[in-house]
Amino acid sequence: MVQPILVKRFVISPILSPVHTPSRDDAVLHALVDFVTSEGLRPGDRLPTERVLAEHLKVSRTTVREALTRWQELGLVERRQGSGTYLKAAVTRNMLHLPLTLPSGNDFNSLMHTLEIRRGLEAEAAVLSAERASDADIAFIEQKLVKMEDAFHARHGMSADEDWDFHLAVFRTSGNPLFEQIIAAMYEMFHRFWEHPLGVQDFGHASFPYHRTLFNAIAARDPIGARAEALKLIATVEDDLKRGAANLKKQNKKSQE
Amino acid sequence: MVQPILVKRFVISPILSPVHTPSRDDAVLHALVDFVTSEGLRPGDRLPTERVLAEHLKVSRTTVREALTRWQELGLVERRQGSGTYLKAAVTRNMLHLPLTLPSGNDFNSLMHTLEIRRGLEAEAAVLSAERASDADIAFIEQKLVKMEDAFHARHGMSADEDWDFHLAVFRTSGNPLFEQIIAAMYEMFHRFWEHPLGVQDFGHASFPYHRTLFNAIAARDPIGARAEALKLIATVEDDLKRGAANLKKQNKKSQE
DNA sequence: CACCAAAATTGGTTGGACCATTGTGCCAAT
DNA sequence: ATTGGCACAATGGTCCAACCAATTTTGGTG
Repeated sequence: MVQPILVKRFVISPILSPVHTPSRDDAVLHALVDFVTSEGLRPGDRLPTERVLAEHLKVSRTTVREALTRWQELGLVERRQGSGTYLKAAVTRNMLHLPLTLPSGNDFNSLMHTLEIRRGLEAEAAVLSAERASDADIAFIEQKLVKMEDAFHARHGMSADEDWDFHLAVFRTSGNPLFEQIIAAMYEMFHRFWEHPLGVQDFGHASFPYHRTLFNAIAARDPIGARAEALKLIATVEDDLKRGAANLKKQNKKSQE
Repeated sequence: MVQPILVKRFVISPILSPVHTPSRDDAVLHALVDFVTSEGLRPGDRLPTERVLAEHLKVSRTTVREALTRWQELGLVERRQGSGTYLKAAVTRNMLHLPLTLPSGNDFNSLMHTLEIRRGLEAEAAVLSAERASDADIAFIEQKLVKMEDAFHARHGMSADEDWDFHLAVFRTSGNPLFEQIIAAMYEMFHRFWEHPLGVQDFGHASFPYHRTLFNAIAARDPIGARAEALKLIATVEDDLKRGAANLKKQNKKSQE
């Protein structure tokens, strides 16, 4: 069986007590998970120093560092020389760590890849939201929608925060927390290398009307309609991306002349 | 967390070096990327030993190990004690990494959540595969399909390895590496707590025929049909899960009496 | 109290040593 | 000539002790 990219299994182990199992750094991470949860540490809090951890766990500092390096790579922890190691995200047992990798993050195809994932997931989330939305959910989504529309008219353009809040409300209504997590990662990937939409001034503008039509479908408990509107919304973003890519190609051509 | 959609006025071009901290292990990874590309190393190939790398790069072996640990955590590399360090995925400059941590549990709802994600993504992957499959892709998928069917008939039941290989072939044909990465995580999350499908003896059995119908749709370059078959396939897994949950509930009831 | 320099703290790096696992090749028995 | 097993080398994993570099704390001085 082909193993997933990365899966770590967190099991119960004594808190900050000597480790004995093979693969020491795994054991260190297990113990660290339990320590964090038992101490109730939250993002921003400081972890014990490497030397303290090494002493308590009866392993060398090298092993502790190797374990912390892995957590750092997963974005769970941040290290500041001279200061300490700080928790960067919530850590609990039974969490699945999945590092996503795009072979070449800044070309047109890779950006389109993130949209293909969003296309599949946002459509599905819209379906589930339409099926499961309570009256309170619908009221909440509408509130976010109105806020977004107000911001749009005030600024004559899409406002990223309010836009995201609206989508977030839809994802949460779906009742499946994975949608929010994964789509947020796609969103982040997309904008990491495209913070500046290649010459597309009114980026996202075309998606505006579909926010309300999506809401209407959800409010009407119409899964099929919700799916259709979600797809239309994503399609406008794909169009923006294609226009940006075209602009870029034109610029390159011009600069060559 | 989430970056704005709007145009940012002050954007640092990724081309200009963003003054990354002059940290050694980062430099080691950059050098390794160059080495891998210049040598044309491919997944499965062996990297130089840690000692050799340390000597050539003029850094300590500890630093090399820290860098390799990070690549290992990203799934780019696999280390085998006594054997060596092996490339596990394509490595290029401009790779984009994003760690994603997902909540997971062993309850019925959490398992169903993973299937909801798969429903959205597998359907989309099937569509893209049907749109983009080359003749070689189709031959490759069919080869995996036949292997799976042979294993099925030989063992009178689904074989997880061959089943996964088939789906993997479909995902890869989609041309989007994110499908494989995300769905693999869902697959793992699903089976982590459900290695023994709760009393469902013929788990996965019902999904068998839809593998070939899915293949037929892809081979016919029929995206709509491929989507439909992928959805049917996932639906059978959802049914199995529901049956398992029902069995479990029954057992609990019986044990209480 | 405000400010600054020295000292302590903490993560980052180094070199060397040894352990555990794996791969290789030699050699003897068949 | 083939095979089986065993010694040995190669390689990643762990440990230790020391030092470097950045940061924080401390304590004294104006």
